[in-house]
Amino acid sequence: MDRYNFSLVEEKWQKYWEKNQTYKTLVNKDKKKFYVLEMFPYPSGKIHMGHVRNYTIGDVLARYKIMRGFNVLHPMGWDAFGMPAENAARENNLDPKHWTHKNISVMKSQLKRLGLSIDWEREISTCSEDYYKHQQLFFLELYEKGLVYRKENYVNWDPVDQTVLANEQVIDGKGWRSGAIVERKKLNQWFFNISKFSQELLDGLDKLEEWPNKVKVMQKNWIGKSFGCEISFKTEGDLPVKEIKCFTTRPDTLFGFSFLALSIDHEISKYFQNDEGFKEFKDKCSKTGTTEEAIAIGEKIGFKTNLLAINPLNPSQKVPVFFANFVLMDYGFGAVFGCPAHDQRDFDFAKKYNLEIKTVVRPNNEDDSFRVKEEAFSGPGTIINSDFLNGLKVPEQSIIKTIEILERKKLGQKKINFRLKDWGVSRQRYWGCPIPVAYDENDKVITIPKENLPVKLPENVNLNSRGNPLNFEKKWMNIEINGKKLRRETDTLDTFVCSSWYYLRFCSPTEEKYGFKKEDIDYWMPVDQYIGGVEHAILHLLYSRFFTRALKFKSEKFNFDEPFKGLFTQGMVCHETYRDGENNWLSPDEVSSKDGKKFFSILNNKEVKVGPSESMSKSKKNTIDPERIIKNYGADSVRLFIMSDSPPEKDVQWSNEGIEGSYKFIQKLWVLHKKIIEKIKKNEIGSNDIIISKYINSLIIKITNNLENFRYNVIVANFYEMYNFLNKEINNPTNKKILIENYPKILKLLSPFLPHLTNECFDEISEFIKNDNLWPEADKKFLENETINIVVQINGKKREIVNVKKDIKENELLKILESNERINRFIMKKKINKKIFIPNRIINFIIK
RNA sequence: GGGCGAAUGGCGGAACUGGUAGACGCGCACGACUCAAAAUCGUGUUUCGCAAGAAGUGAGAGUUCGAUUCUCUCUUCGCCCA
Repeated sequence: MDRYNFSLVEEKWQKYWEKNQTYKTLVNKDKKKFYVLEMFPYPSGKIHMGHVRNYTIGDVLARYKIMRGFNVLHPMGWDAFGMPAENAARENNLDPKHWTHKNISVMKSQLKRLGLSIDWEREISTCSEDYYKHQQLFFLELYEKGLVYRKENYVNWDPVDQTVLANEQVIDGKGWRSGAIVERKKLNQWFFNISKFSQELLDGLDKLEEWPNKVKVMQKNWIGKSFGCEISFKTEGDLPVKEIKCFTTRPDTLFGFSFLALSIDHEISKYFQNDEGFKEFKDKCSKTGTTEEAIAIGEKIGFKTNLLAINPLNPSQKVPVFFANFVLMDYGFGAVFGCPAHDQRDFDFAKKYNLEIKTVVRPNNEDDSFRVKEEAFSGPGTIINSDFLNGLKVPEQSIIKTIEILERKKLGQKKINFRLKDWGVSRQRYWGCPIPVAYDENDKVITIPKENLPVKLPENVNLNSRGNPLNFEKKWMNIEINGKKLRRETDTLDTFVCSSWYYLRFCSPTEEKYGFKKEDIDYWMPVDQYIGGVEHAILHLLYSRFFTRALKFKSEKFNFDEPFKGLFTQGMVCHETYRDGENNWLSPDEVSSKDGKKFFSILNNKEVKVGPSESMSKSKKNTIDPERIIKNYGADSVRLFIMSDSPPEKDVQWSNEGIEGSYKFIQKLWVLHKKIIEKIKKNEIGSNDIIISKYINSLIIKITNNLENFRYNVIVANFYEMYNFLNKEINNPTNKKILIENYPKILKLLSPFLPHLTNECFDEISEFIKNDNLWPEADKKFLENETINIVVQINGKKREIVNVKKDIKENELLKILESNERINRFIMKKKINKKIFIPNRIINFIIK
C-alpha cells in the first residue's frame, strides 16, 4: 500500500487554500463573529517552536469556530519595530528596514508552511508608514486629551554606548553590550498617563471572566493599590523647610518612628547641591539600577542631614532625616518614615546607622515584654508601647483607628496609593515610530499638524554613531512649520505602543483616514480569544487595556471596555541542554545517543553533560528548528505533536520519539483511510452499526467538550483511541451506509488538528459524500444505553463490576448479586451493616 | 519574605459536579514476519505476590459509606512580586 506523501499533499492543499482564498475573512453581519488572535511575532529571522505552539493552538480554535458557523477573524502581523533590527543592521551593515522585510518574508512562508487558516490579506506590519501614521495621530489625540505629557525622569544610561537601556538590558548593573557600569541619568521624556486609569484598570479585572486568574493577580499586584495615610512631619533645622509629607501604609507603627528617609530626588535635595558629601552619596546611588528589585537587593545606604523630624503623635520625639537609596521618588511623596522594628528594610538601615529600634507591635503569642531582636516583625498582633494606640489589633483595627486619630487631630489624612507608574514611551533609538512633535528655540512643544502626518523615518541613516542615530540627521531634524524654525523630536516610541492597538487595526487593515473604522470594530471587537505567552501577562496586556480606555476617553469610539474578552496563556517548549567538557553549550543536532541516557558529541565522540529540560533558547542552544521538522515529518505531524504531550497552558517537552510517534500515527490514519474506502466499495452486510454509531456519537461529545476547554492534549488521546477502535472494527463486516454516515464525521473531528490529511481524505471519498465543513452534532439517540456498568464495592473498595439494565432498582440488583460468586465470597457469613446504592453508578456494602 | 500554582508508573500525562486510579502516547519486554536488521503487526507492562489477594495519586491528619478530587498542617518544585 502506498505511503502517505505529506509533502505533496500539504503543498497541494496550501496552494488550494491560497488560490481559493479559503481563509479570507467574511463579513456577514447576520452571522455571529469570532475573533481569534495570537500575539503577533517579532520578525527575528525564523520562526521557533514557541511560535509553532502558539499559532497551532489558535489555528485549531479558528478552524473549529469556522466549522461551528462563525465568521472568524484570524489575522497575522508583525511587531516589526525594535532594537534587534538596529543591532543586526549595524553588525551586518544593512538597513533595518531591509533586514526586517527579509525576515518577514522568510517567516511568512514558514507560517504558511504550517497550514494556518490565516487571512493574509489583512497582514499588517508596525514598521510600515500605513501603520505608524495612525499611531502618530493617536499620540496627538492623546496629547490633546491630556493623557500624554513630557517630564524629566531617570533612565538607565550606558555611558560608553551613549544610550538608554531597558531594565532587562542591564545585567548585574552593567550594560549588556558595552559592559560599562550603568548610570542613572535624568532625561526629558514622553509619558502616557496610564496611572490616571489605575482604579479602572483594577476594577476591569473582575469582569474578565475568561482570563486566567494568575494573570489577573499579577496585574492586580502590578497596579498595587494600597490603603494608607498621608502624614505631614514638622521639621527643625537650619534649612527653610517646615514640614515633610510622607505616605505610609503603617501609620499604626508611628510610635516606633526612628528616622525619616527621603529619595535623593526629593525637592529638599536642592539645598545640598553643593555639599561634597551629598554629591558623593548621590554618585554612589546612581551606580545601582533604577529597578525596584535592584534597590531591594542592593545595600541600603543613607546620607544624614542636620534636619530633625518631629513625631506628630509624640511631639517631644525628634529623629534624624536621611536621604536614602531605597526610597523611590515615584512612590508616595518620595519620603517615608522609618520604623525599624516592623519593616525589614528600615531595620537593616537602622542597624547600619545605629538608630533606635523600638518595638510597637507584639505577636499574638507573646506578651508586652516582647522585643524585636534579629529581624523586623511585620506580622499580625497587638499594638504596645504606643500610648493611646495600645491594645489595638494589628492590622484589622490599628491602621484604620490610627488614621481616624490623625485625621481628627489634622495631622494626616487617609490616602489611596497606586504602585502603577506612568508609562515612559520615549526611546532614544532609530528603529521605532517617530514621535510627531517638534520644539522651538525655547524648547516649547509644538505638535506636528495632523495633515503633515506621517512623520516618516529618514532612510539610510548612519547607525554607527554613538547614541540615537536620529540626533545626527540634521536635515530631517530641522523643519519649518508656519514659518517657524523647529527641531524635531528625535526619540521614537516604545514598541509596546505599536502592540497596544494592533488588534484594532486588524479590523480595518486598509482604512486610510484613521487607525480603524468604527463600524468594523463595532462588529469584530473585542477579541474573543487572545492567545500568547504568559511573559506578556503584565506590560503588553496592561498597556493594551490602557490604550483602549485612552482612545475612548472623552469620546464614544467603542462600545466595549476590554480589548480581550478571553485570554489563554500557553506554556513554553522545552528541551534538554547539553554541555561538553569545556562547558560549551551543544545543540541537539551536535549530540547523539544510543540508549537515550548517555549522550556523545558528534564532533569528537566525547560524552556530554545532559542538563535539565529548559525552555528553548538560542543562548543554551537547546532549540529545534521547526522548518527542518516540517520538512522531515510534515506540518500535520508537527501540529499534532505540539498539541499532544502536555496541556497547552503548561510547558511541553520536545522529543524525537514524540514527533516520530505523531508521524507514524498519520501514516496509520492513512492506511485506515484506504481500508475504509475499500470497505465502502465492497458493500458488505455487517452487524456493527450500533456499536460504531454509539462510539462515534459519544466521541463527538467528548472532543467538542475538550475543544471548548482547551484540553487539546486529551483530544489527541481521543484520536488515538478512535483509531484503535476503528482499526479493530473495520476487520469485521461493516455496512457501507454506516461508514458513509460516520467516516466524514471522524474526518471533521480530526480536521482542526490535521487540516491537510483530512482534506485529502475527504477528496478521496468525494464520490460518496461532499464535505460541508460543518462541525458534527451528536445524535442523542445513540448516547442512551440500555445497559450500564455498576461498580460493586465492599467497604468502599471496588470488588466487581456488573453490567445490568439501566435504571435498575436496588432489590433487582441485589437479586443479581446474590448469584455473584466473587461478591458472595466477600460477604459470606458476614453481617451487612449498611448498603449505599446510587442508581446507575454504584452499590457499596459495609460489612463487619 | 509575600502571592499564585503544582506534585499521579521508568517518562509525558488522563480521570466531567467526590463514585472502576493510571485513559492515550513514549519507553521497555516478549512474540510474528525476516538469513538478519530496520520498518511493520500482535501481546504484555503501577508495585509486591505463583495465586487468592494486598498496598498504592509528595508526607501527615480530618470530613465521608467512599477522597487524585473537599478541609487543615507540613515538604519539595515552579512562576510572579519584593
